[in-house]
Amino acid sequence: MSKGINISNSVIRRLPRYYRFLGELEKQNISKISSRELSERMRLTASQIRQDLNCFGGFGQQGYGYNVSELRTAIGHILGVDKHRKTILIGAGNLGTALAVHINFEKSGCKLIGIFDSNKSIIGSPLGEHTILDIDNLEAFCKAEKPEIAVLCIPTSAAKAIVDRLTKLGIHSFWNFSHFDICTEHSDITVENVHLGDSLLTLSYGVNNRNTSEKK
Amino acid sequence: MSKGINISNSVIRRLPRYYRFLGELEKQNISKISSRELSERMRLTASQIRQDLNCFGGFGQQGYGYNVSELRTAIGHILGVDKHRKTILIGAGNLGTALAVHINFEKSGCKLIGIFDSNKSIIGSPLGEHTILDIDNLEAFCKAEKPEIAVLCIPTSAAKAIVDRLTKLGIHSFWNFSHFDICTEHSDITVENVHLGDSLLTLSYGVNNRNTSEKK
DNA sequence: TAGATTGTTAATCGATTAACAATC
DNA sequence: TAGATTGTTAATCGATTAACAATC
Repeated sequence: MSKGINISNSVIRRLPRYYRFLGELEKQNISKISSRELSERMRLTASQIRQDLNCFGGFGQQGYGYNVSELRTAIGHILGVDKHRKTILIGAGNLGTALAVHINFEKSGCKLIGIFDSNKSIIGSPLGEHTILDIDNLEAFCKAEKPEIAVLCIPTSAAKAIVDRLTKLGIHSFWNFSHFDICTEHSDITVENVHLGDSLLTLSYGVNNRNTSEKK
Repeated sequence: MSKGINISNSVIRRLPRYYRFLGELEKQNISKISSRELSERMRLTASQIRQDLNCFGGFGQQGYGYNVSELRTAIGHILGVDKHRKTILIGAGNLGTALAVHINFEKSGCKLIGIFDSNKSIIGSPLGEHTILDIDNLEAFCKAEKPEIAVLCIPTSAAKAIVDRLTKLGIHSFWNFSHFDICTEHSDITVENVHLGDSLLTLSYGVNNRNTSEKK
């Protein structure tokens, strides 16, 4: 897929944003775009766009630009949106519930196959198309279904133990909403941390030092 | 507060993580730490820690290290945790509800003073310590209360109009959970985007290219 | 063909790491 | 004092930007 061996993290983190903008363009029936036009819409340089895309191959055509839907499909493929990785959600509290309902896992290459909680009073309740399962059945479920990805919506205090259990069950990929820093405890693991607390503090810094801090 | 004029974004984004780790150390009654010890726990280099901290001043003592609670307090102050910036939440759907309940705004220098929605069937309902307010009353409320920060938990389609309304009401800081890219439309604005969809896609890339992609 | 725009190489810029003198 | 560890300068590394030849 990729031309070179090592794609930098900076490039990877821009890919979903390209994918999103190309989706918007497609909706607006714009079929062709140049790196310069796209750079103006996305507020980055045309050079960077061309460099980024060329990590993965030549998607453009000299003198013309890029075909929007072709490029979007290609980036989607690089991101793995056409996969169906079995995914489980641990923790059906407020945040877990919001993600279960709000996130389109299928569009991101994931298939949500189970939701677990330890709270007896909600086990068995429906959540979206699912029924909340007992965390005590985690081992049996995973041995049968072999999920690859876990979404962690659990308190920091519970995180370490759950991650240990999940890694033993062959899960090596985590979308982590707890404050626990998985990467400091485990290696050979793919982690995407969403530290909402850190994010709000970053905003707070920006507000108090008002220098238009923005994260693309 | 800061020594130089321009603190890089890379440094700023690490501050909340330092703050978090120092909080953990404090809980464990560790009163003193060296940059080397901290670097091992946080999986970064001691050089980087010293460089980062020295953007804001000399918090350490040669031959000794850093006083944990002093340093934590100092970073907290830099981040503005002791402020009480008036904050409103727009959108009380699943995600908005989760944030209202789950996030400790006070600990991040923000004070949640109002929650708004356009859905008549939930307006008036309680949410945490608040009552969901009618978005039609946004102007009157803001003129009276003068909030500074808005948390956006609204659909992408509604985002542009809401941001326009809010900027007119003097709100220039946004914690944005919608897919709308505020920074491409407005300037003179402080934005922290939490694009959950982008985050999941980044994880998907990591899973499909399994190279221990991690975000510190 | 002429004009436009890519793919790619080279130059610049910034961030991280290493080294070490200052000093507790 | 000797040992430890910071604060800070210098060296390295990587990412971004600029430039331009290739080519549609």
